[in-house]
Order: sequence, then C-alpha cells, then structure tokens
Amino acid sequence: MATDTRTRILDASAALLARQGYNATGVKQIVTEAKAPFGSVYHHFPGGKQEIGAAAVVISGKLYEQLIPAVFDNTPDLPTGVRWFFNGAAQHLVETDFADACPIATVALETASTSEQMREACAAVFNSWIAAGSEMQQTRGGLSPESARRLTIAMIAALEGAFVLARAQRSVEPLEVAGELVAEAAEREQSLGQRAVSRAPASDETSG
Amino acid sequence: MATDTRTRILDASAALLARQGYNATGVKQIVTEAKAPFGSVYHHFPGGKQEIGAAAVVISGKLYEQLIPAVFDNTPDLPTGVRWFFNGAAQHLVETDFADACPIATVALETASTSEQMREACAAVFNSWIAAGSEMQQTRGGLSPESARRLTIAMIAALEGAFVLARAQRSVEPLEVAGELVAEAAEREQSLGQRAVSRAPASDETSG
DNA sequence: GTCTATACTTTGATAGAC
DNA sequence: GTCTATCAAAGTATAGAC
Repeated sequence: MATDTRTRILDASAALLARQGYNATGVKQIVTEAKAPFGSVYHHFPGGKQEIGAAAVVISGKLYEQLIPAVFDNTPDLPTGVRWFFNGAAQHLVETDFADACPIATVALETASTSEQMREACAAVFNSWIAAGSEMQQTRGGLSPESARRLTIAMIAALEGAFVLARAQRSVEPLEVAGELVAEAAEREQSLGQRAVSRAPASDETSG
Repeated sequence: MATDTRTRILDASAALLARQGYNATGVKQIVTEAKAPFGSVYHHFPGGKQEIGAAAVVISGKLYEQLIPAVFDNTPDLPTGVRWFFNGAAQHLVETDFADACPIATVALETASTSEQMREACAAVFNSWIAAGSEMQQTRGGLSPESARRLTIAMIAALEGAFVLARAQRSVEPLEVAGELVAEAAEREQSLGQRAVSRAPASDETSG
C-alpha cells in the first residue's frame, strides 16, 4: 500500500521547507513533489499554506528529536555525547553540501513575526527538543532539572547559530568551536552534578 | 540635501531584509518604502534583487559591527562585556516585540543554498564580525589570536542561535542562558590569557 | 474525495517616452 | 537619470465537473 495523499503532501512539504524555507516554497511545488493533484491540498488542509507548513514543521521536529536519544544513549558520558552530536551535524552538513542543517530554523526566523500559527508550531518543536534534552541530561549526566534545562537550551542555541555561520561560510569551523564550548560546559556541569548527587541524594524537597 | 535615490533604496532594503528576510521582501515594496520610482532600481542596480540584497546586507553588517566596540570599549573586563552584549540584545528584542534580532541571519539561511552572490555577502559580513571581535578580545582580554577567534565565533554562534529560539518562543530566556555560557567561557579564557601574558610578554616570535 | 481548470494577485524584470 | 506602462511567470486560493 502506497502512502496516502495527505502523508505525501506533508513529507514533501517537510523536505522542501527544510531546504528552501517557508517563503521560497510554493504550494504548486509541494503538490508536484508529492505527486498529488492541486485541489487535494485544500481538501486536506483547508487552512492553506500555513496549515501545511505548521503540520510539516511538527513532523520534521519529531524526526529530528529522535537524534537526541540516538546519539546520547550510546555515549560514555555527557561531554562526549555533545561532541558526537556536533561532529555528526558537521559531517551531515558536508555530505549534503551545506544544505541540510536544522529543518525548521529558516522557517522559524521567516515566520516569527508574520504568522502566529507558524511561530507557535516552531516554538512547540523547540520546546519538545528542550524537554527531551533536559530529561536526557538529568538521566545520563546527573544534572539538576534547572541545570539540565539551561545546558540543553545553550546546546541547541549554539548548534543553531553555528549552522547559520557554517552554511554562509561553507565551513564546519563554527560547529567545531561551538561544540567544544558546550562540551566543556557539560564537563563542568556533570562533575558538579555528580558531586552534588553523591553528597545529597535529593537536595530539593527536603522540607516537604 | 536629501539622501539620493540609491542610498534610500539601500537603506529601505536593509530595513526590510532585516525584518522580513529575503524572499518575503519584494522589489516593489522596496521602491515604495524608499519613495523611489520603480525603474530607478534597475538603473542603479542592474543585477536586480540579488545585487540590492547583497549591498544591503553589507550595509547592515557594518552598522551592526559597530556594536562591538560600542559595548566592549566601556566594559571593565571581557566577561562583563559579554553579559552586556547579550543583555542589550535581549532588551532590544523585547522593545521591538521580538522583531529586530540579527539583521542578516534570516537572509543568510534563506540564500545559503540558492544564491551564491547573497551567500558570499553574508559570509563576508560574518567574517568582518569575527575579525573585529577577535581583535577586541586580544586587546581587552589578553587572549591569543587563536583563542580570541574561537571565543568570538562561539559568541556570535550562541547569539545567533539564541535569537532563533527567542523569536520563536517570544522569550529572552535563550539569550540569558547562552550569554551566561559564553561569559563563563570568557572568564576562563581571560584568566588563562592574562596569566600567560604576565609570564611571557611575547610568546610568539621569540626566535625572530 | 479526486482532480482540472481557472480566477485573481503579485512577482522580478524590461521597454521606451521624457 | 526619472518615471510609467507593461510583460511573462509564479504566487495562493477557489469553483465545479466527475
């Protein structure tokens, strides 16, 4: 059984938005790529381009989120995982001739001030990444919820910004530098966290 | 004397590209905003939209670059300057309702794989920022050229990525977290650099 | 539900009068 | 060098046959 029309439209949209951004991707291009009749778009997505875009962003976000456990579940420690993460991103960037970086960053910047529906979809994706990364860093790094959240946000921000520089300069240097910055921060946080854990099993809620 | 047509076109383009990105900004919108006749665009910029965009990006880049000395020339030390820099960016973001972040990041992502002319213009701007930041950090922080370059790239990357998250989430939290990460890295680098300086006035060219 | 044809707008760009 | 008129193509969205 082949995938249905709706799924093909979303998959094609996710791929096009990731590579071209929101404004450069036309509905006509989407249906051509999805091998779908034009009218089907507005049958499955009455909200038009914005509704397609928002749904496609969420799909890309869920796929990309799987990279977090895929990388960090096999790492000996947190800083090593961070280095793997940035190295893997750099390698993928080179393999795709600096085309495939973050699937939603371009869309997020384009639509942040022009489409509330798209902005909220992108924000939801970033929040899910932060939640997934924070939980991973608490489990694998022994970090407190607050430290894990902060380190995760810093990691995502450093990665996103390094992507911007790397694609413009066609160089992985920004990814190497940003990755090392975050990895060293992870080293300090992890040693602090593990020390805290070995001293006091639960520093919070001692009075509750 | 009022500004001439060419200058008005470039100023209007720089403002529109910063807020809307490249693909959302039309040539017709530019001439309307610049109060210029439509045909003038192709008289002054035979290369069309790409030539206007490339020139406007360079102008925005030079303006934004002035923020580096404006902030760091008055700071007591490097880490404080880093915190001022991120705090100022956060404040400006809130004041503009999360519209004005980096004037070229959106354009850079949009055009990195579709217009070599635009990509090179953005890359040139980023390189000029890295050069200016590196020189500042060598002068004010006592960092080696290599350390200064790496810390500057990390600072710009962290700022750019924090902008992406902040605009999508309409929150300055990413700027606070990313800024603190870079500031703490600057603290370590500066103490290392100044120690090296006080031990050996000129570690390089000792044999020349 | 599927698919075609089309309406209407806007795009980047050009020609040519002045 | 200024400005208007216009082009061909692409944009999103809709109507309506099947």
